[in-house]
Amino acid sequence: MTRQRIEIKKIANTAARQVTFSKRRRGLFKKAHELSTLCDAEIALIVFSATGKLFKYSSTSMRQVIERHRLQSERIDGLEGAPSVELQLESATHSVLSKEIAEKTQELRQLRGEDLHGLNLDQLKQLEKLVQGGLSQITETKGAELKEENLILKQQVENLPLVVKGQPSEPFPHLHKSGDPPPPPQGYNTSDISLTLGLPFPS
Amino acid sequence: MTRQRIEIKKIANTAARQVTFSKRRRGLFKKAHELSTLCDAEIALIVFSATGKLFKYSSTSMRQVIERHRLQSERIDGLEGAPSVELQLESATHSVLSKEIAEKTQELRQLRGEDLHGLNLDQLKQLEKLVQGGLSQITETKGAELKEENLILKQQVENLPLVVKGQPSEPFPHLHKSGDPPPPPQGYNTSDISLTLGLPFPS
DNA sequence: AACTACTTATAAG
DNA sequence: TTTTATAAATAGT
Repeated sequence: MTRQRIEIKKIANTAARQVTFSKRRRGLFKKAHELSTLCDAEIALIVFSATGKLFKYSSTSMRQVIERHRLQSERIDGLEGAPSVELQLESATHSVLSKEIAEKTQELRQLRGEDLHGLNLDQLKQLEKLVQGGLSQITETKGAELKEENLILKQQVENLPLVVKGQPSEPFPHLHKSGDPPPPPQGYNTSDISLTLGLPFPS
Repeated sequence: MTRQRIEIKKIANTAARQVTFSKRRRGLFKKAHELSTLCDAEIALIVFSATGKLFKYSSTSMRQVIERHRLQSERIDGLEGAPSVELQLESATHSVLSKEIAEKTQELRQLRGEDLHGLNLDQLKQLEKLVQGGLSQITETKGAELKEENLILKQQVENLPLVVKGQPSEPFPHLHKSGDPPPPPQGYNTSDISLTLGLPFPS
């Protein structure tokens, strides 16, 4: 795809093939990660090189994606004259659980304001009311939290030794309870639990 | 990656996200197939859309690749006494599903404003923002729906046969909201078949 | 491994 | 869906 277009068939030269494998493998994994991030998709990608080396990526956990795939396939196949009782039971359980997941997923989407087209006016009104209620709760809780934090800060300020007037550069050195590595100075908005994912493809 | 570079993070707009998903999914699958062909690699790719739809590609058979992956991984884990394979699979499945249900349930509760105590201030802010976004969408959709309904009603009113002058007691018998059977036609002049004509959005 | 010249992929319309 | 203008991937050095 550059310098010269190449045909999509096995690359004859071994060295060239390995080089291409490395380059394209990276590209593929990057694309997989981007798709998962951009579109909120659950992705599993398994690649074995010609030499048998394993490379993999999964947006959540490999096990989870594979299980989910197995469930789907199972349902689609819908064949097998008469699966064992265990399997029947298992399938029954699965469909119950899967159905529940599907319902909750849909509900979540709607609470987030997506996928609203199936709803009629009454349902929309009801949903709106529900979300408004939730929002009130959240805002209220946040307010309480803020107030509390505020109180603590005030206490800290009041307990300040009368020291720092001449040294504005480090106003509150003692606010770090311990003497060791002070927490990195994060603004309140920088915390984000989702950031704990190790991004495999640092830009 | 064109017209304008985009950040790799969840696309906020639902429609845009779906369009991008379709395009990039195709691209990803094409790349996977090319890599497998060019470099003789064994590849499995599983993609679940945000709506739960499954897309997959495998260079050989999905089962084979997954099995091969399992063998590799197992070797790395190197554990498990030895419950039967079925039981392992089943409990694995169940725990995956149950875990997913638990997660979604918790998320739902929080979107509804319940169970907020585990959250810190930042998380609360984030949640608040999310719910506000959802609410906006819902309100907007509701507004559009109302407007549409309004339009239909107006059309109905405009299309009213010029009839009722002599019968002021029941000016619009056919405007009864759907739900109960409409009143039987009372005279040839009150015929209102035009009500059912050309409504763009049949309920 | 780094460098381009070119092909592809794709965001926006 | 189809069409661009532009970003990204990559074949051959």
